[in-house]
Amino acid sequence: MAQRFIDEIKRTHSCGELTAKDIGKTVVLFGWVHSRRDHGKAVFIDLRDRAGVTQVVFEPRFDEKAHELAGELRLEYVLGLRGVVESRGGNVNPKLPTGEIEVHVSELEIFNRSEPTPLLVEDEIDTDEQKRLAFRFLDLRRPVMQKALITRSRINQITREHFAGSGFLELETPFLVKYTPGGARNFLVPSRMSPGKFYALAESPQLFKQLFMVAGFDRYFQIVRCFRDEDLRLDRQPEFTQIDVEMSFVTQDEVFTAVEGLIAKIWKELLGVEIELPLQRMEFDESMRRFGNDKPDLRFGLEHVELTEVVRGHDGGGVPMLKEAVDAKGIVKAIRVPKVHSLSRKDLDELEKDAKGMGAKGLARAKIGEGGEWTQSPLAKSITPELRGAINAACGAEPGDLLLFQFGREAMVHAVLANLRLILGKKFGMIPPYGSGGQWRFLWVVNPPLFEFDEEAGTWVAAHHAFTRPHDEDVEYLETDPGRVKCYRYDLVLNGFEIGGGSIRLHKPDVQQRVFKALGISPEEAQAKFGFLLDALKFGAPPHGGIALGMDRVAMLVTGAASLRDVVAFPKTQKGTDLMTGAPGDVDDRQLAELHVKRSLE
RNA sequence: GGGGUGGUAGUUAAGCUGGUUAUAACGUCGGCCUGUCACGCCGAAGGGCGCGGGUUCGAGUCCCGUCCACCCCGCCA
Repeated sequence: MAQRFIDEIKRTHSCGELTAKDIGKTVVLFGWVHSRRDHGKAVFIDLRDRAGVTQVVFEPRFDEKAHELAGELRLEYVLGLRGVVESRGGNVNPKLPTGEIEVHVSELEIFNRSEPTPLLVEDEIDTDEQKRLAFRFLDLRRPVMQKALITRSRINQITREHFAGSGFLELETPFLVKYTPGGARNFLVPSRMSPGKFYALAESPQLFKQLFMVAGFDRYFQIVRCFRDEDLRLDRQPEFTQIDVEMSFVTQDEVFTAVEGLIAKIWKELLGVEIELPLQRMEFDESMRRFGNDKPDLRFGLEHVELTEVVRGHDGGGVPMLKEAVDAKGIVKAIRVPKVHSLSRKDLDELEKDAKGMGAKGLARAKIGEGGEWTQSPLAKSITPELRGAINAACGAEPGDLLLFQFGREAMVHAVLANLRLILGKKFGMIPPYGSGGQWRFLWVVNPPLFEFDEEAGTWVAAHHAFTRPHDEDVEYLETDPGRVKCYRYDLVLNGFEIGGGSIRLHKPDVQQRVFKALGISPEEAQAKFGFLLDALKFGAPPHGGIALGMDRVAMLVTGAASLRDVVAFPKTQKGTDLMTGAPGDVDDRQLAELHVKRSLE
């Protein structure tokens, strides 16, 4: 049997589009009850769909049956209705785009009723995230979430327009791949047809997109899901989406240009913001020196001050801890907190606790006195006036300022001070709020070292993937001084988030062999692990390079979302579970037997 | 693996230094209401405080353990 609405009466408008120009029209709206105001003889309902909210009114004089039924309406009931668009006269609601009009309802159908919802479908409700995730289908009804996902959809569309419009092919790569070592932990998928063997879920299409270049496709892009079995953060989900790009016969600058064009379009269309191109660039070394990491948030200062040479020049300046640090090839750095930002003893104790949580031994500090002397400092007694003066000068310290020090292993000092800088920036309110203008600080971080020294293993390891092209002028140091070799690797950073990264690839087999050698990887081992790519390089691989953008992170920043979870329709919790479906879940023994897998849990 | 924050009616929260029947708002239920848009008014139901131990005459309130969520370090580009 045909139902009156849907089958016979079709929707004419969304709930977000009716304005004064539609007055007099008979319209059909479908949507959810967003709120109700029942005055007995007049019932006002705000009807919501993804386009917006429209006030509809039920009165006996419009239709008695509809008015009677309207008394039963509750939040989140799903309705179909027909009525006439009328002016609100003197009762305009300026908060709504549709606030000039209302619909006087002559016919109503309740498609479905709703139990009281476990969370309110409203933007400003600060609901426990546990509940939001468990009832994600309701959470996703909230207008902010709908806007976020609509924005995300637009980013995908703009990406396709941008790349397809400049000669890129959208090609797909497999998710079920062979495990290759290095990088992130992979999710593993047991093979039914190959007993005892496993696929890995691709952590990125990296090797495949390079093979596309070898195959001659020249310019490739893909909006692709990637999988990494690593711990989650607010900007990390185990499955996430990359805008993956690879190009042949290009320089680093040409890769940048392709990406910058996309970034500019996204910001222009979705935020109305003109991004000035080309984007700022910074050497990796400079980023480490000034900010202690390779993804600096440039929206505020509190930069690190490098003091290692100063301290060494004074041979520790009478402070045993400083002397030990520089003698052991450690570094010394400080952050100057200007006088205007006061930190209580309690604040400092908390900061010290944070620092210790990140591997610091403590948090030495010094308050600068009127004559440049140090107070409230464990270093004050032993330090020589000469070193103290030199440090003050290096930091540009004024009376009333506070210096916070770290010294010791370089990696530790950087990690601690980089995080301390962020903590202080937030604490002092130095980070501009979303939407305040001038807050989009993009940055290319370029030319990092090809290798980093693994102190535990006592060997050089690839800082990135092992197919990154070293700078030509550094190739001669591959064997003699690996730490000095820089490479064509680049990260795109926005406001402290890494939103993209890539490299120009090594396409020459001989240099590749030398890189493997420097990494202590034998030819046999290399062949076993990356054989198919090495083979490919032998058969006329073009020079190529590319980048991958973290699409979810871009969406998060564009929408001003507080977490990646707010731009992912169905995200995982920090433990990687799905509170709505219960994934990961149990499977029965027969399924496992078929896969030749046994549980080792009790 | 480690550090931190939180878990109280359907929802969001309050509950100070442990003390009679655990508060409020929204929602829900019943009644009234023709201009509301945080509608209003009258009335009602609804939880025993994540879970398990313990201390105590007495525990949301203190202690221990545990689970879950979130933030961070490690890990991850």
